[in-house]
Order: sequence, then structure tokens, then C-alpha cells
Amino acid sequence: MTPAEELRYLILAIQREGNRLYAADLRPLDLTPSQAEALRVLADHQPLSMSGLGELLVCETGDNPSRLVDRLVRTGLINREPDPTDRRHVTLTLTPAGGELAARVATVEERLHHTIETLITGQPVEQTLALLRTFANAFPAGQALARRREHRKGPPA
Amino acid sequence: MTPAEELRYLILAIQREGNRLYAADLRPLDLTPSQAEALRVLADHQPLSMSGLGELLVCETGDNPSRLVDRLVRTGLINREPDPTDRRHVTLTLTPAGGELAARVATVEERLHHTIETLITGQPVEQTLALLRTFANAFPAGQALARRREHRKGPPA
DNA sequence: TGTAACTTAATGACACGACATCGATTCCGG
DNA sequence: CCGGAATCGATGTCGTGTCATTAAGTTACA
Repeated sequence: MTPAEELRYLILAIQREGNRLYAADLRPLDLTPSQAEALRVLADHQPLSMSGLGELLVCETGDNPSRLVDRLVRTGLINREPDPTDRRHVTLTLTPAGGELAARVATVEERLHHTIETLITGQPVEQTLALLRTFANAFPAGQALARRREHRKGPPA
Repeated sequence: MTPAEELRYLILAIQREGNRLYAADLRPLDLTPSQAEALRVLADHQPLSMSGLGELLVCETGDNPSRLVDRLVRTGLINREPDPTDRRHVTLTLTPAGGELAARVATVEERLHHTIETLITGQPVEQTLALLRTFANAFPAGQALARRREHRKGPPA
């Protein structure tokens, strides 16, 4: 197995299993991992338009997260209001319930990250991150991450 | 952002984008990445039962890949026959068309792996793989990978 | 032997994730 | 001011991916 192939399958396997673990931890909150990510991003960057949210999500690459938002609106976690200045846009904000749940998501994430850290301590973490970063930056989803690191709020000007 | 959190999102982002690239390369063959993986695994390990295939797939963790196999049977790429010695089992093999397509998948994968290698040359690949391996081996999907490395054919005895 | 535990594959349900398309709205060039 | 191009969000469709359940078959043990 070449390094490239092994890397490919390792990343697939880890993503899947990590997602399952994360989903299990989120089940008491009645949230999926994607929904949790949307809440966390909104908590940090609201208000956002639909595509503005899409640019900050690592899941749901490229497309509008309309349906993801739909469910969160239906469950009363997100407000979706038309933007009076440009009626093509919508304005997304967290409801009070959404804010509370976002905080609980943060707690769940802390636990998950703690688990991850115990798995990788003593390992060459920095080298790994460096490699994955250059890898990810070649792609849009990686750039979504970079955007979130910058804590940018407005549209790309 | 802690190393754990960054690692989590990097892996998610890379998996998504890699999957999109791979899917685009597979589109001329009318195959999805999961279907391609099933064909490749069968090419290397046939005949397999349904759950035997499931144990070797990195996608479709845990559960039986019945529906995945369904489509490949319907498109004439896989034979699914009852096992006369134990009628709970099915025996999965590639049809001639499936074998040809598996070979073409191998070509597509070579191209993909070449692309990956140009992205990671000059990077600490070995350290990265080591970290991800220990990470993955904590989980079933990672163990599927290990099983495939061993070229094992029979059930776990 | 008879039946309870287990294994295997299939299926129902639900939420993504990706692609394509559509209708409404806004922008821009003339 | 008008009309085409561009933008935004919604939606149709398809194939997963996961959990739960079910039905059929086999095994193990009293």
C-alpha cells in the first residue's frame, strides 16, 4: 500500500469513526454533527446570510445549507428572517434556545477534544497538522477553516 | 483552536474534498466512491459474504452493505448467490463486467494517489501516517484497514 | 428432540451531501 | 428606463450512512 493510498483510507476511517462518536455524544441533545457545527458557527459569527454560513461550514461544501437550516428553524433553534435591504438574502441568528444548545455543544466538543488529545499525546502532532494544513488549503473546505480562524464576520467584500 | 479541534476539522475537510475529487474522477465509470471501494475489495478478496465484505470496507462501518451491493447487482457488476452450505449467507463475486470495471477503478485510483503524493512530498509523511494509524486502530473502521493489509480472506475464526 | 440464543441479510426511517435546476431579486450596461 | 447577467435561496433527485427492527436460518444445550 503506497503512502498516498494509506493516507486516503486512514482519513476516511478516522472521519467516519470520529463522526460516529461525535454523533453518539450529541444524541442526548437531539442534534447531528452537522447541525451542531452550524449552531457553533452561528454562535461565533451571527448574524449570517445563508451562503455566508455555507462559507464557514466545513460540512456541506459549496452548496447552500438551506435544508440543514430548515430543520434548525423548524426545531426553534435558528431565526430565519428576510433581509429588508436585499430581499434575496436571509438573516440567520440563534434563538435563545439555539444559544443555550450551542453552549451545550461546546461542552460536548470539549469532551471529544479531550479524548482526541489522549490519543495523540506523545505523537508528532505539529508535523501532522502541518501536512494536513497544506493539504487542506488546496481545497475550498480547507479555506472555510482558514476563514473561521480569522474570525471574519462580513462577506468577502 | 486547540490541536485536537484543528485535527478534527482538517480531517473532515480533507475527507470531503478528497471524496468530491474522487467522485468526479469516477463519474465517467458511473460509479460512486463507495461502489468503487466495494468493487476493489471484491477484486482482491472474492468470494465474500455480505458481512465479510462489510468487515473490509472502510465506508459503511458496522452495518451490512446490502443496499450498496443491491445497486451493484442491479447494474450487473456483482453476482449475489445463496450459499448452499449456510442459507443465511450469500456469496458475492464480481461479474466479468465488474472485474473490468474494478481494473478501471484501479487506474483512476493511481491518478488520485499520484495527485496526493505531489501534495505531500517534502512533508513529514511517515510521522503523519504513524499518528493516524494509532488513531485509526482505536476504531473498527481502522481495523478494517488493518484486515485488508493482512490480505486475510476467511472469517475471524 | 425442541427450543432458546445467536447469526445473517434485508428493510424502514431519517438526515445528510452532492449535483442540477428554478424563481425571485438585484445589478449593470446601454 | 429597460433587459440581460449575476446572485441568492429553495427544491428535486439520487446515493449513501446510521440506527433500529425483522425474518429466516443455524447452533447449542437442556
